[in-house]
Amino acid sequence: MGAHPLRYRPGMPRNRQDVDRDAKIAEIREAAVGLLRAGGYPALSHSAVAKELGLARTAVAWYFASKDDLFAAALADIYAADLGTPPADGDVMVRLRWAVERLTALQPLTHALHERARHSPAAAELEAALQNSLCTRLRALLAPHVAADRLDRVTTTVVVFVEGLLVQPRTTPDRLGLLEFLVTELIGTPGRS
Amino acid sequence: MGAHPLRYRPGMPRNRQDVDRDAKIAEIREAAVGLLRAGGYPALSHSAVAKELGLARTAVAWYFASKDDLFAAALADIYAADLGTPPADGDVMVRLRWAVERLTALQPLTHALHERARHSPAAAELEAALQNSLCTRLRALLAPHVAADRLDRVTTTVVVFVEGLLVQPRTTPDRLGLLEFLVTELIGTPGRS
DNA sequence: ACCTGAACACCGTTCAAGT
DNA sequence: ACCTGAACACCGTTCAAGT
Repeated sequence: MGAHPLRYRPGMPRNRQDVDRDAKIAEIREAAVGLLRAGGYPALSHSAVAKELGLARTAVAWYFASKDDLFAAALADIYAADLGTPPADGDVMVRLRWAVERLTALQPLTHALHERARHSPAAAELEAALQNSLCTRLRALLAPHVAADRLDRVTTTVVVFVEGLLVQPRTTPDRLGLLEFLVTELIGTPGRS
Repeated sequence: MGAHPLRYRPGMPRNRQDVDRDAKIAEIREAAVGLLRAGGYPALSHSAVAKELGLARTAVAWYFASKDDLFAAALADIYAADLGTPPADGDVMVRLRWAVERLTALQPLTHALHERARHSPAAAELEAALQNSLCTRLRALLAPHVAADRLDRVTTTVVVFVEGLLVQPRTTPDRLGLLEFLVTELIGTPGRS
């Protein structure tokens, strides 16, 4: 699409224009977040956002050209809000449980993200960022309890397992029980090669 | 919708009518299978099937009322064809690898199945059947190598892990390496409580 | 740069009408 | 029972036209 010049109308100060644009984008993202939280990916559409903001359908498309661009932007906001502030205290299992429960609540949206990532670059980018963030955080969490030469594989294994946990709906005790079983199996033997 | 009487036109023998109906349904399922294999869930539609068979859109809907009914029926056929005949020989890892590679090829469709299972009873039913079949088979495969009191948990853990493996696209060596790591971790210590 | 409104080619579902 | 054809209310995307 090419770069947008920072301003268009001569009389308008540069900063003000920027503020306006960012504020509008924020409005759109907020509306999209609301729709996603209420009805998941199917409930999100240019029309629905436009209706909420009193705009034409295509006005939203000016800022987010495709539905998946809009989806990725809104979902990034949701992840930031829901996963951004982990508990400061607590042991490994407490923190792990917190993350898994948060991710469970977002399961349908994460599901849609994986689905769309195969078609949309924006979705693929967010998918990679999420994966990366989860791995990094989990690695730091496990580092004190796992031998250095096993850390990478254990981390990836747990992340993959957690992703698998979210695929099918399960009861909370079920989920947490399975998680605890795996972690103690992998962590409980720090000496093994 | 109510039950369908077995025949309608008086002159038509009961068996013949059944055969016709089953043959038509088989045709529709085959066409749907082709569409799913070629373009995934988005490529499937009543229209597309009807076009291939020279019917009106709504004729297909007579047999499969909703898109998800059609989807579940066709995907069941695909699972039967692709996962129905596992290798007769080989050790645990060989058989596991075979299943994971087959499932990987079907990843996008299984993905769609999980997505739709939340809205469609037919999809939910197939999802449960698949999960059940995988668990049963894996349990039998692992039984000789795992202590009885750990068998259930180990089985579920591996199934969940495999489901997680399929969530994100990975290279084949990556996938198989992770799988081998987990299985040797869980299997290699049969004596532990 | 930003937004509108109309148009295009779909989609799934419903339903009256035929045989 | 089975199938057609028309209708309904959408969808995402494109594009000429306005300011």
